[in-house]
Amino acid sequence: MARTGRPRGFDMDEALDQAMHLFWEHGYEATSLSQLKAAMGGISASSFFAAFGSKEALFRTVLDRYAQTHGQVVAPLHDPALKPRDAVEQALRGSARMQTDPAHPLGCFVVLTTANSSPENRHLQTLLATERQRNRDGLRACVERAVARGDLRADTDVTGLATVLDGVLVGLATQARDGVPLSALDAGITAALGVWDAHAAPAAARKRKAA
Amino acid sequence: MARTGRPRGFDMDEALDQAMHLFWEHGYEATSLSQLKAAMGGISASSFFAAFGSKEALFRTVLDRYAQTHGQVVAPLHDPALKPRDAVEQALRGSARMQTDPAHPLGCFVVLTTANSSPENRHLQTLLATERQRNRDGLRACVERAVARGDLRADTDVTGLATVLDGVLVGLATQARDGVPLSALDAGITAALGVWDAHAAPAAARKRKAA
DNA sequence: TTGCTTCTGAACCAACCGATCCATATATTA
DNA sequence: TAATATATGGATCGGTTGGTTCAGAAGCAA
Repeated sequence: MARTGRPRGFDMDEALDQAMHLFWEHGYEATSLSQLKAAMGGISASSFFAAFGSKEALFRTVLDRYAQTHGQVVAPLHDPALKPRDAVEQALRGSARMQTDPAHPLGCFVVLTTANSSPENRHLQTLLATERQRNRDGLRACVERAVARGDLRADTDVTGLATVLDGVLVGLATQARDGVPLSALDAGITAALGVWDAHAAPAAARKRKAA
Repeated sequence: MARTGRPRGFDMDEALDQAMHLFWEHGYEATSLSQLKAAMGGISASSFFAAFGSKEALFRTVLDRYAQTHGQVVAPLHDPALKPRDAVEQALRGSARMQTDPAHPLGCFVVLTTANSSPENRHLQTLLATERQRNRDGLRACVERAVARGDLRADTDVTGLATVLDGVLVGLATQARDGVPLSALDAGITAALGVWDAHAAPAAARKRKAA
């Protein structure tokens, strides 16, 4: 079922990637239509409008794309098949590696693109805030699951542990953007996981729970 | 020596506070001159430029003001008279309390106001990045000093510990803005300080060092 | 070739951006 | 009162913003 009509004059995938990079680096509002058009193969305004609907619609498309690709680094948080500590470590290390990858702008799209915006774009701000809340909930769920499994002691401060891990996770965005090298971020993550291990239940308790 | 000439028709202090709140909440670029003028007592454009020089000059003035007031919460990091761990704890808890204070916008001015901006304002971005680096250096200095004093074990991973504390510190900005309550942030800080304590040297070693 | 679809370039819109100029108003100092 | 110094209101600058419309060219299937 080949599509009829004149084929698109630009590469859609590449255009979306370029748009993503612009939003990623400069944020939603600071990225102008002309920048987007220029970066997307120099397409015209009408092509832009026909293909994407509006600047905001493009942003939502790009956000989806990000979530399906780079954003997958936090997917382990929502995978109940993983051991909680492994899920957390994978999410943190994966985020650090992704956010310092020179192949694209530094830091995290979800944290940075609407960090500041005008009141008329509050709905976009809350859209990304919701996304961050998902990670926060995922981290907390991991900690709770670890306590339930007996991996962590029953008296573990769930809120405290989940909040540190979330702080480190969202902190990565600013640190990466500021040029903190991946090696330092990894060392920080190792230190943060030390908090987890400090609350680890003795093997005996874990066995007891498993039985 | 009273100043000659027609007196200002608006309260300078209050105007600067209002401008700070606008920048704080919406960021540098997303805050327009008309918003600023309206918030600063409905002053005219000429009054604005006569009093502050330009939007950017106003921003720098406001940034100084912030550093001298709210920003003082991180001053302990640079106070060698404090015990390193106390300095870190005071800075973290003070930041959390300040950033969740409903008397002004949530989060941290230094982290949020230029989180995203156009290329032509890169110098402002780097200005704030320098400020963040100061905190990063301060945290590292605290950790190094603690090792030198014998408070922390000699084999402590200085980079890892400093990075995790910095991550928590800059992470506060996003967490506070997302509405994470102060109680949770405080619990997170307690947990983060657990990393420090896990590297604490036994009292015997500390005494040996002091002798 | 005939339809049909989609893309393209150019022109256009009202609104807003930060910034500047000038004439006027209001205060202190001599 | 005269001289001086500063602040004010209002008009206005050129440029850019995001968003839209339209006539026509370009490609594909039948």
